[in-house]
Amino acid sequence: MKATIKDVASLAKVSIATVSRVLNNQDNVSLETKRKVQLAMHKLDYQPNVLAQRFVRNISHLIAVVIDERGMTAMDQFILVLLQGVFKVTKPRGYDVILIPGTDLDVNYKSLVAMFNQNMYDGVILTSPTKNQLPYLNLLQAKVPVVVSGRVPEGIPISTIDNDNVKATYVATKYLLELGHRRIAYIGGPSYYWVGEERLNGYKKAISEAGLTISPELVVEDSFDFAGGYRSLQQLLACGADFTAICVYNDPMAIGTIKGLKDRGYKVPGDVSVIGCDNLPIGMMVEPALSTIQSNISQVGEITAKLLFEALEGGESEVTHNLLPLELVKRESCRILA
Amino acid sequence: MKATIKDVASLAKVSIATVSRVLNNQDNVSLETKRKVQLAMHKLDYQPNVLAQRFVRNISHLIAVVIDERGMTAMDQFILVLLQGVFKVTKPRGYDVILIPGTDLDVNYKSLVAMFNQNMYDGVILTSPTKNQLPYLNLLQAKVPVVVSGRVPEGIPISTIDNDNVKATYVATKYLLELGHRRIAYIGGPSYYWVGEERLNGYKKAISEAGLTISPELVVEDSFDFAGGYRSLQQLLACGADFTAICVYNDPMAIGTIKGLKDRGYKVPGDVSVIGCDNLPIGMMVEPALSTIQSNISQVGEITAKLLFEALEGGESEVTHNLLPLELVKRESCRILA
DNA sequence: TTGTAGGCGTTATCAG
DNA sequence: CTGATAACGCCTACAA
Repeated sequence: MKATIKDVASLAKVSIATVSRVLNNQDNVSLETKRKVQLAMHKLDYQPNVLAQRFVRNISHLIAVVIDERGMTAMDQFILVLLQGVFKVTKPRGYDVILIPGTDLDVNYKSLVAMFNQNMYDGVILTSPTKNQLPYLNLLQAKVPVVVSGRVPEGIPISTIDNDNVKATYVATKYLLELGHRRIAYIGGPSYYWVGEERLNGYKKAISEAGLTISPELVVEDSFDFAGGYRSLQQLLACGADFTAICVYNDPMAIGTIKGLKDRGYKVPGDVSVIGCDNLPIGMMVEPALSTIQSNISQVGEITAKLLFEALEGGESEVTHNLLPLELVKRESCRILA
Repeated sequence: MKATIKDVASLAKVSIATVSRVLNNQDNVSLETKRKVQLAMHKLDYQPNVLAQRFVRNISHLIAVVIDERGMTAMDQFILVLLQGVFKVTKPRGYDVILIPGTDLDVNYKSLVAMFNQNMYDGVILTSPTKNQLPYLNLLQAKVPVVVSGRVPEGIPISTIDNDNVKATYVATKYLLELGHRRIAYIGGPSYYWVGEERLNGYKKAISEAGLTISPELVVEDSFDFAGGYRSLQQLLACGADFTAICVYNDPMAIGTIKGLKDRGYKVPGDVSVIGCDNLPIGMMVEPALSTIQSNISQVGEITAKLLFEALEGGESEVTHNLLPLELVKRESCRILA
């Protein structure tokens, strides 16, 4: 049988209260007894039962991270990078991370609340920025500590952290404009998601500010993967669109776009320039186009977790909406190989 | 304050024992009292405190999944797909999954054992197939229920599940041979990992069986990502290697390889044929070569979890080493777009 | 600085 | 079929 606090106490000839004190290294224990206890713990190979600790403290020491189908899709798998950031914060604090696969937050928020009420986790990080208010309201009403990595509907008092998606495509498009391009197309991800909408807005903003009009036939959207990029390009060409450059939602799509262009005999860059926004801090681009905007997902994860702990520890914490700056990384065609 | 089993008992005018019985739907409760209790639970919005349940049952209801740097790398991120399979098994059983980021199992196995002794998890799935015996021995000695997704050193009595990696490259290479190729190169991932070694062996086996000799200058290895594939090709050419086809470790590498070939002016396929093994059940290939071997990682995850539960529930369970069959998927160059 | 004792919410073992 | 009641391992006033 595994040694308990009692065994340690009797071996060290002290009370269990004293053992508990050194276990949680409180300072009201004499050095001598402390040593005695530690010796006993060592001899018995004593390991505190965290299940008991969690029970008596009423703290699960578990952080839930909800990942939707976007996160589970290997194609746009920012979630792993996000988790790296989360771990950086949770691990030192003795918290573990449980993953909640939820294909649809709208459907599953009830079980999220139930899980919280059963003490299955202490706080939750959402990565499924649904535009529906109801899930958030229910979470709030149940007083579930929650932070969102992404965006949240207007008027919902929940802290969020996200990349500055508007700026991403804004900067990218502006870069193309500065190079002299005037007919710039945009290939976007699904505008069902915030990200998709925001990145589209960044493109529009840059175009408008340049005094140009936004041609509807130059703007298409599709799924945020390779195939989506390829299809989008076909769609652009099918409508007889005329452009010298394309701003693309993300890297996988950009790769598809470039492939499509080449299949049609275009030179890239040359006939057409392509710029993509990159979700990951690695060189995934097969055909780096002009340059790429890099977002720091890992940092998003880190800050998300930090905010959650503030809410956990500090009780009432301020609601903040953080936009992380983006890095504009210019890549040469062979930079990847350096 | 949250309602407890006591509140329910007093409202329903029964003992807490009875409430506990209906909670765990035992059959020794009269229908009438059962209804009374359920009504009370409903009225109080009672949710059992799982922390108390876990404590008294001495079961954490948590499965740990250890992911090493390979899993954390977005490039070869089979881990998400693996987890999908794991969830399929854990969720219905009321288990949650905690992620243990471990860059090096050799270093961290001690904390794994400690965590187990503290009841932080009930069983662990390893995805870091180190060739070092010690970590496994320590886990076994501590009687930690463990299943490995991958391979395990000779003589270690731990159940494993993996794809048939030898067969993967064997089939791929054989396919190239059947097409008439005689000078076939191999670009592999790091042979530090089992997978790397096994896939290399599959290639060798096919070449040997065809009565050909394995030319060392036709075999190179590098990191299992895009850049690794690109570098490998450079290395092949630098040595003046002469080949008409290449068998590549995985998709990201294959993409790099193809890019390298094209940069040098080769037609692919045409001058050189490339075949890659795919870790994921999605079309990630930018330039699908001849065909690709697809491995069912999600199924690996599912079976891994099932085996773990057998060990958990059934006590002593048989040690098995399962090799999952691979699908040979022939892809046309435009299949992705279909 | 230390010990005593009560309590956390459930489960499980007895009697009845 | 139901009810007391003793665990489970640890924490924390409160007392000494």
